[in-house]
Amino acid sequence: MTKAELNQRKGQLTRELIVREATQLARAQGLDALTIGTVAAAVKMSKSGVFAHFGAREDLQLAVLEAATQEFGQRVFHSALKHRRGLPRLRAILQNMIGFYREIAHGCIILSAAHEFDDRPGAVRDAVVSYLQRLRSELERAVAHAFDAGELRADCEVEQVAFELFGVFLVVHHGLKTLREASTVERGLRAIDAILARYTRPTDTN
Amino acid sequence: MTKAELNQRKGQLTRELIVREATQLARAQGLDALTIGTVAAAVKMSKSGVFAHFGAREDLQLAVLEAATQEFGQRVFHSALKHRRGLPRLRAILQNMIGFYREIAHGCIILSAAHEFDDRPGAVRDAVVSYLQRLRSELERAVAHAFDAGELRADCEVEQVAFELFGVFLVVHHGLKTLREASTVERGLRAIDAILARYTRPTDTN
Amino acid sequence: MTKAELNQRKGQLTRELIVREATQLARAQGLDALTIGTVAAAVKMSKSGVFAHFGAREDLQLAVLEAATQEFGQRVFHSALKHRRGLPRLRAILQNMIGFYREIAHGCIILSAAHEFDDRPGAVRDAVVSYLQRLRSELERAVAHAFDAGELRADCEVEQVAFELFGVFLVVHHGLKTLREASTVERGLRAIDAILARYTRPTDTN
Amino acid sequence: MTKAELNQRKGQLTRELIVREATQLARAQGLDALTIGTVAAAVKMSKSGVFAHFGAREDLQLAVLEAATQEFGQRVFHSALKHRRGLPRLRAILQNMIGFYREIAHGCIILSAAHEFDDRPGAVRDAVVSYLQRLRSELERAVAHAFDAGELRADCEVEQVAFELFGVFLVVHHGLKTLREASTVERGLRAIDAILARYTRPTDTN
DNA sequence: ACTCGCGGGACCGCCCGTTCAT
DNA sequence: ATGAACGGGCGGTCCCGCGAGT
Repeated sequence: MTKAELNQRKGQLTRELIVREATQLARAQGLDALTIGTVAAAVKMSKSGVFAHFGAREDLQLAVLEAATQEFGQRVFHSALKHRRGLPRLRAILQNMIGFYREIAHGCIILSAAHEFDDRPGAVRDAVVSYLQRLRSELERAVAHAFDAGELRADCEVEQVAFELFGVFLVVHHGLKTLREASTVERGLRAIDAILARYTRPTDTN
Repeated sequence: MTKAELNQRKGQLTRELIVREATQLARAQGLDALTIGTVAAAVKMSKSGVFAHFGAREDLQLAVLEAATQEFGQRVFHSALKHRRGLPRLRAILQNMIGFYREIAHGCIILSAAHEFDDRPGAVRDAVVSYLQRLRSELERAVAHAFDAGELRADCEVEQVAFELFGVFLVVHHGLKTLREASTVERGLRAIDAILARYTRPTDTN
Repeated sequence: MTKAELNQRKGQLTRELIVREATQLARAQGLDALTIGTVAAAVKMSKSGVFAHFGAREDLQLAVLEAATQEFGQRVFHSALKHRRGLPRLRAILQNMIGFYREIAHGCIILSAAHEFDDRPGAVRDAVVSYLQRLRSELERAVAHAFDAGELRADCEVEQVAFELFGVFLVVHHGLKTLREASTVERGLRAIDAILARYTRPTDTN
Repeated sequence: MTKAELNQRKGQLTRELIVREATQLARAQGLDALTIGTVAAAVKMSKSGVFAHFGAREDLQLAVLEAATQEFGQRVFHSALKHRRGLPRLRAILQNMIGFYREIAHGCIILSAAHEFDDRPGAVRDAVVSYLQRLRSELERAVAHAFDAGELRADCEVEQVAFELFGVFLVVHHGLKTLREASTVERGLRAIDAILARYTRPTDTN
């Protein structure tokens, strides 16, 4: 029926609005500060109205987490696809990451959630880990492309390079969001250069 | 007076016991899972008994934070003093860090707190930032010693090296506590080698 | 909408029930013995159920205060409107006051609150003072009617007469509720007569 | 023993200090705001130190109540003894009352307690009632002296006069402490005049 | 099917009066 | 006269479920 469809459509929209607003909140205060009441107030609905869309607080958290992950993937990985496979795309990803971290108001929800939930087994932790692994494997893939293209030294290991680059993700986020040091962006870029310089073939110019 | 002294002593001991137990809890579930009731149950005291020792929940959190920082300093930096200044001590610090992270049951309280409180202004956040800065400046000092001893390349910048090494702290902790990947320790050690190799004088054997 | 209306109606009813019950409690033990828990027990609801209707303990107290004031106004002033303006109505008010004080179980909430809060600045004190001033100005109005009708001596001052009559309010309440002397009603009536006799025109018989 | 005596003496002094400080507090916030902790803080002692002097919070309240009553008796009744029995002394008492009420910082502890405890059976209420009755009988005595001296009309009843005068006590205190109207003192004096004028023999000049 | 208001129950940080050993 | 500890209670907030409306 048209009526039912319309209702569903409206519900969908409301749900998205809620997630959007909740994401803001989560960024500002962490995932487990996402109380039903707070979110309800933020979207100016009744608590039960919010609640009904998710069935449980945990599902709300999961929805926010997923939205945050999607945004990150979009801004950092997807938008780097326009660069050529290999080093260019890898560099783009790393720079996107720094740019993203610099722009977002408060902090990365996924990294925050990783700490908040790293010892609280449950659906949220599972999701966080899975998202982070996906993230890292995306990074590994980009490194692998460079390796396959012969842009990296033959003796280097793809996972190790990704591991070290991931460390830059973390230390940049830390410097920006926790320590709030202005030098962080600059240092992050130089750290990327240092790592890539070490692993690229000496003949390369890049 | 013996009496008064004994009483004070007893209070001190109890307080330490509480902090110790609370530290366990905080490691397992984060600093703001430290509720008075939970801690009281853990030490098998009444809530008011616990509360009386701190006066406010926040002070309990601060006490735990400080204790955790002290332990970290002890295990990672202080116990590296037995090595010669310069590269040996720097290596010891980095290895201690990895060893410490591998041993502690759940995770680093300071790093967790950094995320939990990075957007909640207040005494806790201030303390966290101050501790982290101290930690990083200790690291810089160790790098500086190596630099002053001529063990590092003349063109490298101390703060940048410390920044990159700090990234290893973060990614190792992340790998161990969030992702729980067995390869983390190995990769961490190799990352350290890679960074140091890049910055030490080519003539060095280290 | 019928639905929303019904729900709202139900909430309204519950709220009124709570206020009614709380009024009893406040009369018996004073306004600041109105704890959420006590009231909840009295109406056999959960604390949060009660709390939700008011948002803060202070608002509950204000609601009770207002209800008490309304009842007082109804019983003492409004029900005297059926008498002719001037002395008859004034006498009715004073007698209603005595009758009201004699009937209510424990005491006048407003007068109690006046003492409980006379040095605790805040919304409650403000409300109490405002209600008391309204009460006194009602009394003044009744006196003024008598004065305007020429029933009082030309040299008497309306505010002064009301002031003295208000003293009778207080001493009657005091005698009934604190001292619990049976003679209070009788003495109160005679005090009223004495005051009015002094201020009415000598030619009057009243 | 001298030592024991000294200790007792010292204890007595401390107790008095506590009562003095507690009286201030009680005047400002009412008798049942007298918590052990608050009083202890005010006299800069430990809670148990304060507690030990009274054995129960209620006894502290009783002590404060008695002290307040004594002071009232002193300032209002005793210091009126220097006037001649009869109307002069009675007037002195009434004026002392107004003066006392005007001077004390916050309000009369006894009157406050009367409201706070008028429906809480127990030692405090009993004491309050007893003190108030004593106060009123003192007032009656002063009226009786005037009556016996032939200064009052033969047809007036001593208790009734005292009752009405007591109403002035109440309304003056009310005007000063609750309503905080500057006109109160003036109106109180005029009310006294009005009452006495009505009851004194017409031949009297006073 | 979706949304809502009401209400419950658990728990929070905090503070109370009190006891006990010293 | 003290400090440690207790049990109980405070106001307040949480997440969640029920029942009823559109």
